Amino acid sequence: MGHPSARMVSALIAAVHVEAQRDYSRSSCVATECFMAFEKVDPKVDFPAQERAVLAFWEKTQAFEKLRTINRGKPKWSFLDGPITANNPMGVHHAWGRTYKDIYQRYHAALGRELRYQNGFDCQGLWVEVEVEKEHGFTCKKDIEAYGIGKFVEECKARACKFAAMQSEQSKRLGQWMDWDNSYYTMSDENNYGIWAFLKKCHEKELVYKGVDVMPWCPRCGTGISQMEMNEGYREVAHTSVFVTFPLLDRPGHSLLVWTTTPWTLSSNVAAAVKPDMTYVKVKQGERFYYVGKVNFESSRTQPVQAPDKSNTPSLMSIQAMFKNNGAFEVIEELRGEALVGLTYGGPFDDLPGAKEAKVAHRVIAWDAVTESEGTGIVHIAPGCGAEDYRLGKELGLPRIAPLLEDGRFRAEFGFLSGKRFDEVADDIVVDLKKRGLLFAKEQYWHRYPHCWRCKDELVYRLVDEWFINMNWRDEIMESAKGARWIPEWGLERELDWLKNMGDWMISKKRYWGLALPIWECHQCGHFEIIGGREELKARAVTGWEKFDSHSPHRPWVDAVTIRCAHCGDNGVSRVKEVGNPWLDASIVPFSTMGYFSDRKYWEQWFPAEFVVEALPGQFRNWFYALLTVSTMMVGRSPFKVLKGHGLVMDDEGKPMHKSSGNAIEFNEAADRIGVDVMRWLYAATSPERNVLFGPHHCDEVRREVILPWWNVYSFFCNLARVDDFQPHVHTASDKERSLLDRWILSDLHKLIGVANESYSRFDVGRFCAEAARFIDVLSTWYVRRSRRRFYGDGWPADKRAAYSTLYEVLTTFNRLIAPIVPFVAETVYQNLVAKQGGDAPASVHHVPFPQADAKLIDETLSAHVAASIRLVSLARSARKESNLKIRQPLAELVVVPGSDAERNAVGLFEDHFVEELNVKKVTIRDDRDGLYTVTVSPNMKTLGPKFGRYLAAAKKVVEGLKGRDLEARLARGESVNLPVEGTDATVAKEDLTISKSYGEHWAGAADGATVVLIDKRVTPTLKNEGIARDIVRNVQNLRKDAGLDIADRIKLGLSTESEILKTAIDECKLYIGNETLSTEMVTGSVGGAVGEITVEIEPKQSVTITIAKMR
RNA sequence: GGGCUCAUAGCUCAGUUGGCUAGAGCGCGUCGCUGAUAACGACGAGGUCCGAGGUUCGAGUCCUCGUGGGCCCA
Repeated sequence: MGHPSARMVSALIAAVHVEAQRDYSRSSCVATECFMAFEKVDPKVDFPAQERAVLAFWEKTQAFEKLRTINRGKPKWSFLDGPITANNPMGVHHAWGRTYKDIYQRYHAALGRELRYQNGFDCQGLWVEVEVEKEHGFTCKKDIEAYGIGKFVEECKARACKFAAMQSEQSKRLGQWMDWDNSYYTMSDENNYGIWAFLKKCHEKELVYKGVDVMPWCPRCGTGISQMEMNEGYREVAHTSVFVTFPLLDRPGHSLLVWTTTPWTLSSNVAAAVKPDMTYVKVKQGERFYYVGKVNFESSRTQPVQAPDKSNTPSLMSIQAMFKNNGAFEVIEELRGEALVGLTYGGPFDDLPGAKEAKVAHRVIAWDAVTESEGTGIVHIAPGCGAEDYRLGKELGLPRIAPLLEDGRFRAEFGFLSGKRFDEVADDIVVDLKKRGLLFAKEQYWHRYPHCWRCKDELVYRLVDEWFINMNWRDEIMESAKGARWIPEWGLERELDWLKNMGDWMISKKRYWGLALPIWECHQCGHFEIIGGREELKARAVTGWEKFDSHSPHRPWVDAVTIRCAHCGDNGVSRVKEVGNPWLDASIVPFSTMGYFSDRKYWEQWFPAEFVVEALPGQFRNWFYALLTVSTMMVGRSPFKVLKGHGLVMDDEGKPMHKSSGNAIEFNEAADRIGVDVMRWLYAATSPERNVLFGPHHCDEVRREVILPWWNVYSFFCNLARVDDFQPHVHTASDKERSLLDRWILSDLHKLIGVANESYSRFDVGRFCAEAARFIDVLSTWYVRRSRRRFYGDGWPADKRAAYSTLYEVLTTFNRLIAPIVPFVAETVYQNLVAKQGGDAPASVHHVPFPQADAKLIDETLSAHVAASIRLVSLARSARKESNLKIRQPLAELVVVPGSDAERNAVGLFEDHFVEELNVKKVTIRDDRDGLYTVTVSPNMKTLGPKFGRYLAAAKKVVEGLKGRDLEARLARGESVNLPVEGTDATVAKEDLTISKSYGEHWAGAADGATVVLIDKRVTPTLKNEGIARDIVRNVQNLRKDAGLDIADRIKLGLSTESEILKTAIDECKLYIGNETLSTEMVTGSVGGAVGEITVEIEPKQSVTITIAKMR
């Protein structure tokens, strides 16, 4: 951890004061008057601390509000925020989507568009209820009702507000610029009444109906459990499973053999299912005949799961073995399932009054889902007690028996079972079946069974009344979906697939905290109405309005209002008790929050939204679906033009983050530790379609590869500019004064500007991030490194002006390109580089228009030349490495055999750079390879062996005789070459031969493709002395640095040595050493008042003692 | 069972409309450089681009069929 950059923080605070005093009404400030020196930049920064300073700066200067003022009245860009669930603090995973939201909003603001900046909070629903219940230790609905629904609902509201406030603060910390005082809350009256209007519209088209569904139900909590909740609650338990006989009515003595793990559902049996194309057997035992699936009958059976104490798991008997236990048996017939279809049978509990309805229906039906791998191959069907049974029953029009009350006890019509809980009747049923001769076998069966994730009670499937929206108009919704652009494109396909297959939308939930469904149902005649808004309710209210009047439209207050039945005139019609599906809450938003119900003109300006972006998993059937559905009903079109989806945030190891597995990272913790710019870049740079891994390692990588190099270039520039008193408006350069490198980096910059605009406007910021990272790298390791010295001289010669103004231009422009992604570091850089320099500079980098590329500055040829020179230098470094001579040792000559025209030109254009980078005296181009190197060829026996067999020895001889660059070139092109070996015409290719170049004893070389570079290895005495001088310089520089001297400080240098070799070298290179080390005076021996001293061995046994003193 | 999606170096990932001698970073090894850089650079090792077919002058890329992971639906 670095130290806080106190200097930078105080600079920002100073900027806050300057900014606060600035009078915007008279902003024409003359450059020279306002000019201030650049702040010194500490290369070591505490980024989180710096970010907090930037936040304070924005707050003080009202930077966000100012941006809105700047863009007010300009063309609009409408963003629609998908509400975040206001139920917990944010985790880092929330930051991905929110980063995108902020990035694209900032970009469009920088293009001069007016935005709404409205954030949303999702407030209503079971998740909030659960948390409030936990706080109170409630375990079931009765607890809530005893506590008081009113108080409970108020607490839910309060919880949503509390976390909305916390999330707002966290989002600010993330850098999101939003109109935080104007966030929408799905629990608002406006939003709830909006849904009322939507539902009324559905009702006018006769799409709302009361239906039944079978759903997982927790008897203790008295509520249905959603699929997602159910997934969390599977546990491994043992149940009594039974094999039961269903006697066939028209074949006395014949029975179906049926199996179930939930004996209580036998009470509600309606049918028995077989698979028509499966093979069944008829088994004779004594005087009785049984039908059972052939494979089921023969196969051995195993427990799906083991008991926690494994030895306690009874093994399962095959069905065949069960017969064997009962005595002799015989398989007398094989038949296909379809032969059984249509037969009628006597149900197991036909005598119970509750099962009356089923009695007439018992028959064998066909069902493809029946399997050979489980049970008997004949499946007991109880449409009132199982999800699949229900669907099948619905399809075939079977009766549905619902035996259980809300608390899981049998209804009164179920005789000896009445009043008992479903999970305590297994033994009673076994006894009863046995008594009546219907029980064939029973066993303990271990399996995974759903439990309530809150109270751990076993769940049952229960038939419940719910409210639905008929989706027979799905084609219209599909048309709406097609009207939008989906990123990724397959999103549309996925959504259409969902729309095609979805069932009717169940919009009710038997809970407390949520949208009060505006359905008033008459208990006298069954007529129901949907109220479309508050005014309508007021007009229709018969009683209870006073009790409700001052409250939000929530339970329990709205429940007090009764209306008169329009059908039968009853005056006591009250609201149904259910609350609404929370996705309704989130999907009316394009209407409620954009003023559809209150200010239609405003709404028309902002609808549909240009852009929405949310996490992909789940939303196809949640928010995306609900949005499309509601909007299609309201106005017949999609509420967004572009939808972008992104993946999930995983931990460092690629595992999903869960609070329970302890790998979730809290947002605050991450922001404090790594800073949000790093986080934002990480998210922005990731391919949205795949999941991103978030962890220390990946964050470090971003900081090290992107943020730090950028910061280093910036601090390099600033600290020099400060010393030199660089003034951007004064020290300018004409195009002609710019060097090749200047023109190249500007060209590259403008290409990047093009990429930036393209990527941002296509919502593909990841592509820009990749290019931007490459640009930072090339700027830092090539442009700056190669241009360094141009900044060091005195005065303001043209080349220095060119270097300064070019780098200034690059820094300030690039800074604007990345500002939407890393708003904090960009602001810091901008404040120092631009805002402080006065002129008409906007107060914040986020007020500056986004750069646009200037095609005139783009020079592709130049780029190719630079690329070629980079390649040549890299190759030459490789050659230097071959030479075993360190780069500080100057060498006489670099020879280049260019592989392309670009390389040939590059040598001419950038000779100086080659000389400096490689520390050679000159660069020579050679086209003729003769005499530069020889090629030797040796055979690869491993591959030649199989090719030449017994001629191998001869082949080897031929190969060793081969030589020449011609062969090398042909093989390099991928050609195969015929070897003149008698008795065979096999050919050889590259992999068959080892080809090595040798460059002669004075030369070190390296080659790549057609390009060859060579370096003269001979060190003459003059070169040797220069090498020594350079070593000394380096040591002096280190000493200066260690002594804490400033770059520009002049010194007095003392060099003391006994070595003749060193003495000579120092003597010869005195001028060089003095210049490089800013020594105004050089003495032999030590200097007085030394601030640094060191003795170093420059060559083996040749030491020098260096002392330095600061001048003046 | 159906739909979508992914599979490239030990790890994390790029690879645009088919033109590739398949790249980067991390990690590893060696060397070098350093008055912008608590850094950096060069070099090296490391790949049957999941498999099998096909289209094509040419396939990591397009098509078909598999295998394995993820998500969703049933």
